[in-house]
Amino acid sequence: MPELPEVETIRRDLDLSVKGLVIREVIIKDPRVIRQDPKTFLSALCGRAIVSVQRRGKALILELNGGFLVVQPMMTGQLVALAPGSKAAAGRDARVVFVLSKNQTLVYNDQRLFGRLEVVGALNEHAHIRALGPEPLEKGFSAGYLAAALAQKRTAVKPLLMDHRLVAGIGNIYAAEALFLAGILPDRRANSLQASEVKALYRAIRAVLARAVKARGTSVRNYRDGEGREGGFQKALKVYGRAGQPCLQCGAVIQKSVQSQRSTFFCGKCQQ
DNA sequence: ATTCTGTCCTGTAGGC
DNA sequence: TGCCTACAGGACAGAA
Repeated sequence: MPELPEVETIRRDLDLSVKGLVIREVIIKDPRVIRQDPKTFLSALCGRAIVSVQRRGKALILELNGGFLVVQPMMTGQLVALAPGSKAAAGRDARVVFVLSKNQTLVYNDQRLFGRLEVVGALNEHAHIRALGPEPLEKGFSAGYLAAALAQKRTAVKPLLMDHRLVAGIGNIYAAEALFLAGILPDRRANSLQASEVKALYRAIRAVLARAVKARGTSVRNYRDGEGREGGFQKALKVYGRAGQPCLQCGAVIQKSVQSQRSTFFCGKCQQ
């Protein structure tokens, strides 16, 4: 579910609400989301303080005084802080409950149970984190890097944008939106892009992610921020979820197709 | 070595 | 109302 802008929004929220608090108790309501021995998981967490809240790609990272809790929300995971005294309680989808100091509670909700939680001593011990490509909003992701990466691939460009080894944090929504902004059809072969198109795509990726972070993410369905609220970027979507509606740029009907078993949305007139 | 499928799950929306 | 099908912000093992 959450892509980079959503996870970044949660990170910012939690960095304000739970940083510095101590994990007093951890209640595993469904062990399927724990990707290691539950006993190891529990003993690595209880009594630890949350030093900072970080993000890498679509993964949320709680830095502890001795270790890191890596959370991959996948499609429907949420990490919501319940304020002390708030009436909100852990609901049906609560899979892990973290009881914190100062009467705070952090709940990991996950409808579909695809999410993964794992505690590691160092981040390079985490297989997924280790495999991640550069952060798209940081220096390591340059137009030159993108051009070089696309040039040696003959796959369709959209699934490639969603490949976290190439660049971290881009999922189905923002891949579709970036390709629209860049005027590139999702099924174009990566190595067929002209230099000018790669440049446009690079700028589009950075622009759409930055705007979505500013809007606190996209809530199409399950996504909620670190306090359980919806994001705002769904109002700014140009193609995602808009099949059959007019293109906001040219008026043509937005098309939907399936690519790599994922829905893809595009304007056949604005994108080539 | 790459690239493409199937699978992990549950809930909801829409068609009949 | 109820049943059935399609589909959902991801990632990865195994197959081709």
